[in-house]
Parts: sequence; structure tokens; C-alpha cells
Amino acid sequence: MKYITIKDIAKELNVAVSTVSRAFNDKYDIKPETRDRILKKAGEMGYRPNPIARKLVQQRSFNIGIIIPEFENSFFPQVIMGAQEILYQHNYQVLIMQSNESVDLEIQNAKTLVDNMVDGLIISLSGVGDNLSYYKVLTEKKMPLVFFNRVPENIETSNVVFDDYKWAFFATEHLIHQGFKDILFISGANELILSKNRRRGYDDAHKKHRIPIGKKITCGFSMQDGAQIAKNLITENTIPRAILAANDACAIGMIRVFKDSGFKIPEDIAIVGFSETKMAAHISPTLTSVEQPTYEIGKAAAQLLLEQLQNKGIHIPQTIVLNGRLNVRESSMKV
Amino acid sequence: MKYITIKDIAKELNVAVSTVSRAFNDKYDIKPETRDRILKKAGEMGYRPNPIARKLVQQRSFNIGIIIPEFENSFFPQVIMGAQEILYQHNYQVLIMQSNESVDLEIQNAKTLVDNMVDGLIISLSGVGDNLSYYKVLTEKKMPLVFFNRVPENIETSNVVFDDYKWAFFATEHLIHQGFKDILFISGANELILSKNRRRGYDDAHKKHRIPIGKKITCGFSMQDGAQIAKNLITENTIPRAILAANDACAIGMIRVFKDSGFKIPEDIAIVGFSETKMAAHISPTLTSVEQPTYEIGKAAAQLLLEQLQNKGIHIPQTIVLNGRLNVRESSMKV
DNA sequence: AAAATTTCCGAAAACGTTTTCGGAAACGTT
DNA sequence: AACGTTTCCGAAAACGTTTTCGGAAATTTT
Repeated sequence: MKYITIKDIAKELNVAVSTVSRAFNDKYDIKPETRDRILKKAGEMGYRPNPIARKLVQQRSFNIGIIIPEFENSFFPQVIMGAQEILYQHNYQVLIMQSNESVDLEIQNAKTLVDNMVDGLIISLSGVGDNLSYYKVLTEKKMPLVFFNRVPENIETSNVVFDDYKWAFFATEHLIHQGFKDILFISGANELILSKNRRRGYDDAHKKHRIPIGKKITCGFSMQDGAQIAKNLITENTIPRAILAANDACAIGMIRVFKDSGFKIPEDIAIVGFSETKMAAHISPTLTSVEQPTYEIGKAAAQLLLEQLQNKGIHIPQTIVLNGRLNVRESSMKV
Repeated sequence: MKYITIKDIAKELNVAVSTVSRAFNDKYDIKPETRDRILKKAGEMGYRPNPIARKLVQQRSFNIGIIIPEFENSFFPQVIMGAQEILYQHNYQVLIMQSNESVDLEIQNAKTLVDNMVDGLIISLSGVGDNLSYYKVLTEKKMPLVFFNRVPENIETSNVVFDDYKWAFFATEHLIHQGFKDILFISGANELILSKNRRRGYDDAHKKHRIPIGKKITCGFSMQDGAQIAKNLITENTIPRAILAANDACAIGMIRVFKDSGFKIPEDIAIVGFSETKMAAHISPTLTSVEQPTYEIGKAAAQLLLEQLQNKGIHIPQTIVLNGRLNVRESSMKV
């Protein structure tokens, strides 16, 4: 690929490269007339500024990196769309990388993006490990950082989270109201704050209604993970009356296994998902699920990042807690 | 952010920057001993090469751009994972951009990636318009390009496609075998080759079985698009006995509307999806769908791109046609 | 009309690398 | 011991921009 450069234009018009540069950046020491002449010529020649060179000299890129654990569920893509909307408005480009639920790959992704001089990073953790110490280094170096959904503890930076405590509480209470007492709790990875918060919500709902707290199992966020847990439950013959699942994918995986084994949902086992996906309203039975405002999460994260980018010096870490709602459907109804 | 550079290391060790550079690139005119000394020091200082600077001088980036129309359906994410697997093995990083089904945004994305000196581009079209002429320019400039799934006509470059003709034929034939004669065909945007191929497959299946060819409707690839079409059919009272949908999302959107209006699937209306999503096996009724080898599509696209990158000079456009299969489930069964 | 100010632009350095060229030092050959 | 090779490394140019500095030209002020 042969790229047309500022030099080509300069030569063509017999001006200095600095003048051409000025024409594009519209700093105010160029005669409007020459600016137009240059812009016109540049247009004719099909010139496009080289962002690589610009990054090198300006030490900034107008790029924002977004790192997500996976994008097979529509949750993260939707968050990204929200973030993009805001960032595009402020002339930032968005580079997306996915870590495939691997902490190592996540670190690698983060480093790649930093090497490429992104101006800031929006991250959802794939897990908890070495990555945190790297993020600490980054915050010390004043790299603007915003976490969302799966956020770290003990790092002084901005977060966008869902009120997992509250909605786990409500979801559990909903099941209790339906008359179910033996409720199994399926949580995501234990180190994640969101898991801890949901656990508290689950526990507190039991306490409020004076019901002995049920069993808890740790599980991943995929359909396969859910299916595996369901199989285990069946072989161990420890099937609960109701289940609060880690997310919709997990719930759906469980439902399939249960149905295949002849159990009826919700007659034999009631189930509630989390982070409502599009599937929830379409599967059979329709799935009760806690809905998260995905788009808003992305927007909020982008806005927090923009704030950090604007007040370069001082940055007061903020945590935005977003609200959700419980969509009650067939899968959790008393019969 | 303060970055540690090659100069810092050079100063620290009293060597020239070129020597440090050599240590990293392991061109063979450096003494192993000094190389190790430099590498050790660099490690201690936490140095990481700046890819921006490298890109500028080498005029290549070891980055590959992938442009997709959307990523709410898991189809494109899966393709990306396949491509990533291959590209990572060859030390390429992957930059993902999504066009939100907009041709304009797609062009913008492509230009951004080109400006950022990606070494090649893997693209699925959001539509057909000005983008094609830009891609023609790119091929003339020898930018390695591979299209997949939604590919352009009349551009001399490599493609990875699904055998849409064959599988639309089989899907239609399946419906005919079930005894349905009045089969509605829902196609994606008309300009897309895949739509044309599927149309031919649909037509030929009718011809083979001497059945008059049914009605065709053009539709988008989203759940909403499907829902809208279904509503129209109901108000116009032109409901067919069977439907071959543009994709699973579209099919699911239709099914919901039909069910809400009291129709039974498949008793009243049979339906077949396309590009099997994870939902197909979990919705009610389970959805018959043509399964595409998403992961393989990504891998194949990556491999075609690597070939172009390796034989820089000559490039013989190739088209890889991948095979699929029809997963027959409840939604298309005769009762 | 001279002086002071402003407007505009060119030259050159800088960003962090790679790469080419040449030369010093070390080695091998006669 | 003189020469030819090879090994290793430093100096400097290059990539395409932005930015600083200074100065010429144009304009305003006296």
C-alpha cells in the first residue's frame, strides 16, 4: 500500500509540511485562503492523515480499548454498543478485544492496547489474578481506567456496576413468595464482587423470611457450565425445588438437561435467570430473569472514562450503581 | 503515561539504540552475550517495544482488521473466534469493528483500520453501496482482503462462503417432503449474493418437485425484522403453511408474533431458520435450522488472508465454499 | 515615514523505532 | 607479519506527523 503523505501535498503546492499540517489542525496561524487551497488539493489527492504518525508525536491516540471476557452472550456486545455511542460522539475510536474468559489473555490484551497508546481502557474482568496488579500499575501511571460488571476490589478507580445485592435479594424473595423453600443458589466465580453481593442478597432474603439458607454452588457463565451442574444434581439426587442461576445461559443449560431427564419446569423445579438475554422470552418455558440495563452500563462507563480524560490531573474514583428489574415469566411460577 | 524507550536502555548500558533494537529483533549481527545483557536490563526496567513507532518505520503493523455488521447474534462472534485462533498463531493481533448494519459506518471502519495500517482486512458486508468501490480501490492498492458470509460480486478477491444454494434447496425440499406446498421464502437484502443463491435453491427445489413457486419477501436479519413481517402477514391475512426464514433471529421473531396471535407452530405454520444459533435447540418449539460451520468460516478466512500476506506479489483470488447441515427439529414437522 | 505590532509561514526538532552503511576489532589465512 | 574475512556495533537516516521558534511580510500605530 502506498500512502499519500503530507509531504506529497507540500511538494505539490510548494509549501512547507508544517503549513499543510496547520491547514488540517486549524490552529489559528494560517491564512484561510491557503488553508482552503491545501484542503482542496488534499481532497483531490485523496490524502488521509496517518494516525500512526500522529500518535507517535502526540503520545495519544483518540482510541479507547474495551476488553470483555466473551461475546457469545449478547450482554457484552450490548454494553459495547452503548459505550460506542458516547465515545463516537467525542471522536474516539473503539478497539475491542476479548479475553475468552482467560486472565492471561486479558493481561495480554490490556498490554497490547496500552502499547498501542489507547487513551483509556474499559474493562470487564475475566477473573481475578495477576491482572489486578497490572491494573494497579496502570492506575499509578495515570492511565484512565473504568471497570464494569465484573469489577475488582481494592483498586482505586471508577466502576459501573449493577445492584447485584438488591436484585439477587428480590429474585430470591420472589421464589420464596411462590412458596419455594429449598432454593439452590448458583453463583459465578467466587472472587468476583458481583458473586459476593448476590450471595449476600440471597442470604438476606432467607433471613428476612426466616427460612434456613439453602445450598450454594459455584459455576461458570456458559450454557455448558449450567448443563454440567444440572447433570451433577441429577446423579447426586440432590435436586432442589427452585434455582437462582448465575445467568440466563447457565439457566438455559440447566433447563435443557432437566427437561431431557423428564423433569418439568416449573412444576418440579422452578428457575430464575440473571442478566436477561433475548432468549429469555422465547425459550420454553419462558424464563424469569433479572434484567440489566446493558446499554446504559456501556454509556455510563464511557462517560466516566471521558471525565477522567478531561480532568487529566485529578481523578476521583466513582462507582455508578445501576438499577434493573425482575421479569417474571413461566419458569418460576407456582402451579 | 510515561513509557520506557529503547533510548533509556541504551543510555543505561552505554550502547547505541541500534544495538538495543538488534537485541530485540535478533538479527544475527549481535553478540549473544550483549543481547542477553540488554534483554535482561530491558526486562528489569519493564520495557515494552512501542508498536506505534515500529509500524511507522516498517509500514506494517501485524494487525488484522475484522469488520462485521453486528454481533448480537452469536454468528459473527464465533467466526471471529475462529479467525483469532489462526491469526494469533501467526503473531497477528486482531482489531474488531462493527458496522451496525450501516454501509456508511462500514466504510468509516474500513478507512480507520487502513489508516491504522492493518496488514489485511476480513470483512462481512453490511450492505451493498459505496463500500464496494472503496474495496476495489483497496484491492488495486494490493491491500489483502478476504470477505466472508456476505460477500461482494465483481471484486477480484478471496471469499469464504457457505453453500447457500444447496442448503436453501435442502431446507425447502425438507418442507416439501413434510407435505407443505405453500412455502414462504424470507430472504435477506436482495443485493447480497447469499440471498440470490438461496432464492435459486428455493426455486429449484420447487421445480424439482413440480410445485408452483411460492411468495418471497425481503427482510432484515434481526428479531424485530421477523416480527414485523409476521405482523404484516397476519393483518394482510396471507399466512403461508410453511416458512423458510432468513436466519434464526428472524424466525424466532416471527414465531413469537404467531404464537401471540394464537397460531400453533408447526401445526398451523411450519418454519425453518438459517445459520443455527444456540437458541434453536432451546426455544419452543425447537427450531429446525441450517447449521453453518461458523468457527471454520473464521479459520478459513484467516488462512486465505495469511496466504495473501505471505505471497505479497501475486494473489490468486480463491473462493472457499463450506458445507453445513440441516438440523431438523419440531418447528418444521408434519403433524 | 518610521516604528511597532500582527499575521503568516518555513526550518528543524521531536516522537520511538528499524535499517543501512561503514568501520573497528577480532579472527583466520598465507 | 601482512592481508583478507568475519563479527559486532555505532552513526545516521528514515517513517509521517506535530510543534516550537524565529523571521519575513503585511498591517497598524505613531
